[in-house]
Amino acid sequence: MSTRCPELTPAEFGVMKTLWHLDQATVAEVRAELGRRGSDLAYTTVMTLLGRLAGKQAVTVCKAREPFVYAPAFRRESVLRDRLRDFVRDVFDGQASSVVLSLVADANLSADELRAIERRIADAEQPALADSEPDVAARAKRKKERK
Amino acid sequence: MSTRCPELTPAEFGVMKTLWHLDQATVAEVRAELGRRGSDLAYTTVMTLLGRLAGKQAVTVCKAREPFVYAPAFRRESVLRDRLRDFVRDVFDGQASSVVLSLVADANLSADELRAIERRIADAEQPALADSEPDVAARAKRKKERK
DNA sequence: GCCTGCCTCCTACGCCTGTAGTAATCCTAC
DNA sequence: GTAGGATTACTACAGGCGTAGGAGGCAGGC
Repeated sequence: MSTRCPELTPAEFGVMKTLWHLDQATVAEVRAELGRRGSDLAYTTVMTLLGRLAGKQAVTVCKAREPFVYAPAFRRESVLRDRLRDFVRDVFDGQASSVVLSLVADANLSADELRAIERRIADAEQPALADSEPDVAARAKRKKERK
Repeated sequence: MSTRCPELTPAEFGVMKTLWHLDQATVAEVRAELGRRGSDLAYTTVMTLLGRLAGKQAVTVCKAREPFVYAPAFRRESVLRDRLRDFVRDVFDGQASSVVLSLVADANLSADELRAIERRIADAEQPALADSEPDVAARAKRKKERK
């Protein structure tokens, strides 16, 4: 079981995002992708950030031949999930429902997105009402095994 | 027309949270409340943080008589909303629906909370029943108004 | 063979942050 | 009226972070 991704500073996180996008990349490729995203940094700055990420084992480095190839050491989804958990704990005192309510009220979600959310909520409600509704089986079929 | 709350460091945000809880407070009161929350800081450290918050105008200081009384300059709800927006933009690339889906799947929300969320989604799907602006056109226009 | 250019390593530096000490001042109780 | 506790203002300092320069190595063109 891989340990949790270490804390990342904003600049480091930006580099991680490009690595997730590119899957793996050299310094120059990361730098180019960052530039495309509107963040122009010196070559050596990108090196420093990748070096720091490697130092905290957030990325792996393949030094088989130069230029080195960097790759993320953690899956994007799990890092995002951890950061979301921390955010909810630190800023919203763990009140996840407040976050959801605020997002639904504030963000512009498409009808499709809203329906997807409703389905997910229906799934989440299943365990609670497991033994009442007769059409439980039908809804349970939609349920993807999670966690 | 209050401007947006300035950026707050984690330690500053902790102080803001106690101020929202206490409504207004002296240094000693903030320090005691922080201690109750498991953060024991020297009196002067709390002073420094409150001074910095005052410097960036996140709190107001009443110097009418000593000890000074500090009060938040921004409503908790709006600060939390802004921070949530930033978080969704920076970490989730603006995909609010991903955040909601992740939260619903990951957090343990009570049945009551789930139902409250469903109601809110129903509101979002039926703009005419929205609580604040009954004007349908205004709701449709909110898309542009993002900054 | 040497120049040019990409690449890595090491070093740096100024700012921000968390944490706190010291000095000066003021109120109050003895 | 003086000692002592409370309170504020000023100063400090170490570590983290964003950003980057310079030295030196290797590889290919001329």
